[in-house]
Order: sequence, then C-alpha cells, then structure tokens
Amino acid sequence: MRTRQLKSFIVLAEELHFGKAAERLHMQQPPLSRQIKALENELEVMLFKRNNRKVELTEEGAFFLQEAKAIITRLTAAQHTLKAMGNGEAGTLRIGFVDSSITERFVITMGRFKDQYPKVIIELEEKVSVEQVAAIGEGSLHIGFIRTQLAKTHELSHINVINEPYIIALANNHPMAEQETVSVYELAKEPLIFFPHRKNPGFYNWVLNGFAQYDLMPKFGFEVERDQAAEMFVAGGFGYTLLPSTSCRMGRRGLTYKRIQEPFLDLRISMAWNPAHECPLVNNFIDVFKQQAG
Amino acid sequence: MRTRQLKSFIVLAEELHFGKAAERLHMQQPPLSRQIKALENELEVMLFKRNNRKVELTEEGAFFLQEAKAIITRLTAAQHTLKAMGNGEAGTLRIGFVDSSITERFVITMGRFKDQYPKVIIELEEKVSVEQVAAIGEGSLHIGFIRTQLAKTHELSHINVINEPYIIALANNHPMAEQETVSVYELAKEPLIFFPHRKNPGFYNWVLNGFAQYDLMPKFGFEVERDQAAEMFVAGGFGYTLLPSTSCRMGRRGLTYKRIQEPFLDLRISMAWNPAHECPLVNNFIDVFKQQAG
DNA sequence: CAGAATGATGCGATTTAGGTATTATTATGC
DNA sequence: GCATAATAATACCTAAATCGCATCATTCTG
Repeated sequence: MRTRQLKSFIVLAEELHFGKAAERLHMQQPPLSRQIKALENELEVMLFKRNNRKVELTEEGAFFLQEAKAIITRLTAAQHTLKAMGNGEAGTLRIGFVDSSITERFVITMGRFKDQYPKVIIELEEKVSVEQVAAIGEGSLHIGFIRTQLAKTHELSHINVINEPYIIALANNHPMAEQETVSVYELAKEPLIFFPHRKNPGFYNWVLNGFAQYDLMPKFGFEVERDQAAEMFVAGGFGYTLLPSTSCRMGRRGLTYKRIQEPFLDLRISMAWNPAHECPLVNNFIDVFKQQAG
Repeated sequence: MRTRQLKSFIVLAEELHFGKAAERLHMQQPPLSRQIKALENELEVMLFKRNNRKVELTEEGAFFLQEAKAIITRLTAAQHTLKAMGNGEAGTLRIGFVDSSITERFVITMGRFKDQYPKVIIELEEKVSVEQVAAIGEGSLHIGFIRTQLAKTHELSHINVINEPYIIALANNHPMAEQETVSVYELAKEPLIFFPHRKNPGFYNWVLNGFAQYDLMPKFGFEVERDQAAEMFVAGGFGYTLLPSTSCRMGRRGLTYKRIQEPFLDLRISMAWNPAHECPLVNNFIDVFKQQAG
C-alpha cells in the first residue's frame, strides 16, 4: 500500500467523481481508477459503490475514510516535526551542569532558548565534570557546563563561560572588613565556614590545594550543608566563607565581600559539546548563548 | 512512501542490523538498504547513523520510529475492522421499529445479537411503517419492524414475526368477565379506554375500521396517553381496552383478558430488509432472529 | 433514440523494486 | 600488524508496477 493511494482515496471520497478527483491529484482518470481498485483488492473490501454514473462511499469506505485521514494527518505532522528537528527547532536537548555553573546568565540563556525554540524539550542533569565529558563523548549528553579545563586538542569543542576569582564573605563588623583586600596568610588563621568533605570531595580538595600553594592549611570552623547556613554563620562572626566573585551581586545585608590579595582560586566553567555529532540543536543553543554574551 | 517501507524501518530499528532485519522481512539485504535509503531521501532526514559495521537510530529516527509504529498499528487495526465489517461482525446496524413491535422476543433478540456481535453498534429508531419502508429502500435503514403487509413481490424481503389477535382487558368484577369470549356487538356498547387520536392516527383509524367491518362504532370512554393509565381505568371498571394477545402474559392483577368472538383485529408485524443491499450485518441479524424463533 | 457523461479496460513505454554478485570498509583474532 | 570475517553499499539485470493515451461500455438526459 502506498500513501499516495490513501491520499487518492481521501480526495475521491471528497469529490465522489473520478474525473474531478484525478484532476485534483494531477493525474489522469484511468490510473486513479486502477489505484482505487488496487486499494480495494488489498483491503479485500469495496470502498465505493459505483456504477458507470454514480460514485458513493460504502459503509466500509466511510469507516476507512476516517482512518485514512487520521493516518495521513499523523504522517504529515511527523514529517513536519522531522523537518523542524533538522533545523534544530524540535527535539530534546540534554544539558549537563555542575552546581557552580548555575549563574544568572545560565538561567537567562535557558529562558531565551526556550522562547526562541518552544518545541525543543530541555533535559537538565547535574553531573560531575568527568561524567559529563564521557556522556558528551558517547552522545548521551549534548552540552555540558563543566569545571574541567579541556585541552585545546580535546575531541570536544568548548568555550569558557565563567572565569572569575573566588572571594570571601565576612561579617560587616569583622576586623578584616576594614581592609581593601585580604591575604591568604591572614585567611589561614581565620575559621573557614565550609561544607563537609563528603558533599563534594573534588571541590573540597581543590580548595585545600589552593591553600597548599602557599604551604598553608585552612582552619576549619563550622561545617554546614547549605550556602545559606554558611552565610548565617559568617554574619554571626564565626569566620569567613568562599564564593565566586559574581555571587556577591546578590549580596546579603550584614556581609562584606573582599578580594584575596594573592592569586588563589578561580572558578572556571566551560561549555563543552561534541563537534563530531553535528547537531543543529546544539548549534542553535550555542548561538543563543553567544547572543546573550554580546 | 509505502507501508512496506515503514514496516521495514520498524524492523530494522528493532534489529539494528540490515542482514537480520532483511531475514525477518523475508527479503535480501541489498533491497532493504535501498528501501531505507529511499525512505530517508523522501523524509530528507537520516534515520540511522551507520558505518559499515554499526547501525543505530538517530534522534530523528527514534522519533519517527514512534510515529511509524503508531501509524502501522492504526492501519492494521483498521484493516481488521474492515474485515470484521465484511463478516458482519462490526459496523453500525440501523433498525427501525413501530411501538407495538417491541415484544419480549424483540428485546431478547437484541440482547442475543449484542452478545454474539459485541463490536456492532445498533441504532434503533422509532418510525411509522411507511417511512421505514422508504428508508430501507434507499439504504438509510437496514431493517424495519413494520405493521404494513408487504406484497410477496415487493422489492423488500420480509418475514412475519408477530401475528396475533387483539384481545380485550376487563376489570375482574366486570359483568362480561364471566363469559368465555366477548362479541364485538357487546363491545361496542361498552366504553373503550383509548389514547387520543393525535397520538397515533394510523392505529386509531385502524381500530375504528375494525368496528366498521361490523357497521359499528366504538363507544369512547376516557382518553389517556399511556398504557399504564389505561389499565388503571379499566381496573377501576370504567370500560375495556384493546391489546395484543401476548401482552397479557405480563398481565396485571385485577384485570381479566378475553378473546373477541368474531374475527376482529390482528397485530401483524413483519421484519423487512433490502435484499439488494447484501449486507452481512443484516444477514447475521436475521440469523440470530431465526435462532431465537426455534 | 441519440448523444453526452463517466467509469473501466487494453496496450505500450517508463519507472520502480527486488535478487544476485560484488565491492568497500571496519572490527577481530592470531 | 596482517589476514580474515562481518557487514553495509553498489552494480547490474530482470520482473513487476504504474502511468498516459486511446477506446469501450454503460447509463442518464433530452
């Protein structure tokens, strides 16, 4: 059976006239007759009751008309969706991220993309960077927002999207709050309000390494699970905490933010994707992301 | 596009191997390759990512797989329904009836038919006999239960389904309740509890004719709209009413049923259908009806 | 009864689809 | 690292299907 036959059948059912239907189908009348006949043979059912002067649908024909219309409609819709997928206007975009990549810009980009490509479904997954890189390589993730610095020769393409120093938050009435900047040597003497090692070992060790560059060890104060709790303890004067510099835009009353005098730790987030996969969705997302930058 | 291509696509999507898929499709591998290629060309989309060793669905392919399955499923279901319609096991059966044709047997037959052919939809329409005959002739009604006596040479086939005399109902304590039968001459002197002329003029006049055979006129008592009301008046001793003889099977307490001495009025219901239409639904219905008779 | 309308049929040319044999490429094993 | 097996694509041929044109057959109309 051919879709053309179904289309012919639908047109003929509307016209109830072989000649006129054939005209609408840009074909001659005899092949249309044979097409319908072939369809009827295949279905083993007469779809039209016809003598040499009149054509009308049989009961079976009336039923099959509904079905044929439904089928053709669905097929046509599917073809349109496929075309949209080819343009990156439909489909599912899977994006990975690490916790610290969720910035204002990230959220705004998501919103813009959703506005511009409303038919695209975005699936967001939080994953550590190495897992994201593996997932992008094998294709189960389209795009990743990762901490890992990829080599320029890496099989994945990437661009830096965040590159900013970590700064510290202090209580307003803290003695160091008077200074312009704070030295790591001073910091090491002050209690660090931090999260427990088990929560994010990679980041935890990375901070330790930051101190270790200067042969220092942080002095640990309270361990808290959530950022908000950390800010409360800092505001209470129990020590300091670390955060990416742009996070202080949404600064809290009672806290002061200070840069660290020496080069210390930088938050570097890259957006990575697999150029080998040639996915229009990805290209569109990157475009929207870059627009947002400008 | 051919349905065969969709089926091939579905099988290949399941096997992800041209050779095995071709085997399942009872064809060779090269034509399957070409079929898929042709489908991809028509859709202007690659459905499979494949090198010479591996076959896997693209995102577009995964989407189209769902659609193709839905389409083929629907088409297959439609074909089955068409086949069932050809056997008279599916479709819509339109049956006309007149009020007095609704007997126990009628209802039981409907139930049997519905049990035996659960996929058939029965549409019942109350219509006077002449309209039913016209509707059956033009095909808008499959079967009619009519009062009209059709000639044997009539274009519609028919069988008698009810042929029974009208009898009368009387109050138990009515003087005539003692007699074996009642004469029309006696009846004409007794008030007839009847429905108003406007409710069913044909039947009303037919009853008048019954009396007119004997140069009589009924003596009209109360006019009531419903049978139940008539029975109440009869039980109250206000006169008699007419009813088909088998209706007294469901007789009411307080009422006595008497045959009429002279030939008077007979209820004759025929079941009529159009043999020219050759509808398996109709044949099946007639079969069930005849079974019920035996 | 003649003619117009209309669906079916016959026929030849073209296109399409399937089968077989072969090729090209890639993964695997020694 | 090379030979071999596996596997999808391609070439080529044959068979089938489809189309357009011409014609036929039937039926409705005046």
